[in-house]
Amino acid sequence: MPTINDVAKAAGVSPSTVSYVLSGRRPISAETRARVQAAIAELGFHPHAGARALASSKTNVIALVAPLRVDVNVPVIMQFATAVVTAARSYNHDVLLLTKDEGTAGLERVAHSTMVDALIVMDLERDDLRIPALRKLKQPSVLIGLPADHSGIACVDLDFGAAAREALAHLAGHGHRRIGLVGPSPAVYKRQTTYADRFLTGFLEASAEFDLRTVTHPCEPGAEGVRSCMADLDAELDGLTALVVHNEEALRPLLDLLHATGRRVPEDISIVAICPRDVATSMPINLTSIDIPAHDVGTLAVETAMRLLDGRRVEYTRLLAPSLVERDSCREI
Amino acid sequence: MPTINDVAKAAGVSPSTVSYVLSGRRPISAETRARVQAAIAELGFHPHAGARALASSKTNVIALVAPLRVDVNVPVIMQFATAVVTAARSYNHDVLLLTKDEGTAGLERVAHSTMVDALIVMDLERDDLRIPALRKLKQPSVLIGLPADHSGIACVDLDFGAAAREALAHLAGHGHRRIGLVGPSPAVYKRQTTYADRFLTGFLEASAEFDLRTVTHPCEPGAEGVRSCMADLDAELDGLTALVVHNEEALRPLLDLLHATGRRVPEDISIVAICPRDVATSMPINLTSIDIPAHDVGTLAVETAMRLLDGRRVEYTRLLAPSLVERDSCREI
DNA sequence: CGCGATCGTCGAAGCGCTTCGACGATCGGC
DNA sequence: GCCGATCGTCGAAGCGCTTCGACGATCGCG
Repeated sequence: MPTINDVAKAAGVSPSTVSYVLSGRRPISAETRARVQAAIAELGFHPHAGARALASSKTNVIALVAPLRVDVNVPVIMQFATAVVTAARSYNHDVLLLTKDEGTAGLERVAHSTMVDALIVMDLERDDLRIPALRKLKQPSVLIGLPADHSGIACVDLDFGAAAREALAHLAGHGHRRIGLVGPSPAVYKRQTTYADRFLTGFLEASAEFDLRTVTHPCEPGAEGVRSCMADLDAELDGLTALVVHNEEALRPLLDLLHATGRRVPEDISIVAICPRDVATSMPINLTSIDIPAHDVGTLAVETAMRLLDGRRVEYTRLLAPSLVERDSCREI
Repeated sequence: MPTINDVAKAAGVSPSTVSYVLSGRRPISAETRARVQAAIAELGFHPHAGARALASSKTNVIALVAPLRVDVNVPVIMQFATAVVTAARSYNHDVLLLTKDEGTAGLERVAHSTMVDALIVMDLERDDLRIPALRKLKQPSVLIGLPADHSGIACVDLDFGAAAREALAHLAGHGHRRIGLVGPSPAVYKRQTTYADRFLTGFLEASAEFDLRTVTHPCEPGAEGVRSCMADLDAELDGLTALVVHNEEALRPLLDLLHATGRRVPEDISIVAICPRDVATSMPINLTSIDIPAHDVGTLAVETAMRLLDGRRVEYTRLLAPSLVERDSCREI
């Protein structure tokens, strides 16, 4: 592996000049620059990342902390990760992947040992222990989610409250007045994952605003969970004409159940789902849905991190507006 | 951030002694070690990763190149990634996540700039352009998959040939003689992803060995793809009593189709699926399946990389034996 | 009891890069 | 035609760590 000294010799300049050609931090004459670049190309020189990090205190790496349990929400997480990696590359950064399992220790490890310039953390809980830890780090962090006390930390997410409102607005606009919410699994509520609460709150507020009769229930995974959730909803409010489903895993068994019990979608019951587009369109019936804009959120998270890194101003709380796409699962009544 | 010098002063020793305490590469007396460790703890010292990498030419980071397109096979990829990150951590390594999209350039970038000690590459194609590039790197690599010319590169994967044989052996053992293969989508074959071929070859060989009448067909995604695949299979061989399904996405619509056309599973038609366990058990009927042992493969890939890194011998081709789990989708005829 | 081996520690060199201050050369303004 | 800026380049220091050779002290063995 050639070093910057080799390049310097080959080009007949000093190492610092090579460095300035690379970084552009000082003016270099066109001829010198050309000679240096030729030498770089010829020798196949690549700066040593560690040496660079040591000298400049920049790693050009950001950490992504993802919930790598293998159960729920896998496609959404994957979309976030893809967006983050792609966006990071576009800013000439790489991504170090950490699991949520490592908890606080993992964050501190990579931050204290100066492996990363910034951290992006997903799947926050309401009173996430990692927040105080993040505050103490010298590296900036960006959260995907909106925990309770996020003062001073940048947060990016879908506006789940507005999403709930929009779902109900759509259904109310189609004449529905009795609506059930099939919520995330109780495990999600128990973890206090923040989006569940925000959605629920938005749902209840919008119910009042639009003067709707609504009923809400978490929904365990699997066919049995869906069955009992529907039974609960029906028991607590009869004459349901629409469902809002905020639970990807439940969608499929829910549709099966409705089909099996002779409730046609949308003739007998309308559905608005909150899920990624491709999930909505891979069901037996194309679902009217509010997209979880994982790509936009991930990209925005990286952009925010980059702004933070070069000291530019950022909005500390960015909630992306939801957008509902009409498909075939809602009808006018 | 305290440095190793600060620790050395606090403990009243030289920096090199601190380093030896940390690395254990030279004997240090118990008292000295204790004093150094106390100083480390008190100051909250964490070695600077860049400095370490520079001095030792080891980064303790491995690259994971994953296909981060958002379409197929997402859960399996996630399982691989999870296994790799977890296993890497257990060897005190971190994981840098690269997308397949970056291709050869991405590999070379991280390798030449000494960001990683080794690379793990998934989703290999038959004549993958990345193979020659990997050969030129000074860092070792481990492939998850089995491309055509993999001489001198470590490969780890499920033995898909054996998996096909096992699926057919199971069905033949239950008296089935007319069997169809619902294969991966044509896109997978076109990309020449290696597992598709290996499975198909194993399938055909085992057909002959067990003297079966079999017919095979790729299967486009979606309900329509499944319909036309089944139509083709039925047309080419009537009296099918069993299906082998090597296509996760197709499973669900396939079961729907069979149900809709009045073919009961397993009464009228038996099924063996090749898919992750949780997919097999989240269908309306629990499927007899051969697991894709993503966790084992990922872990083994990391272990192999670690052996390579410290110069130990490795088996260059490790194909994991498939294991079939009987559930409710096959019956004796 | 003497001598080589081992133990425990230190000092210094160096890993490959960035960056700061310095310095000659060129430039524009008066 | 002189002076202060600006341009383009260099040299050296230093980032924080590992590792090699050296060296006194201790040990085991004959």
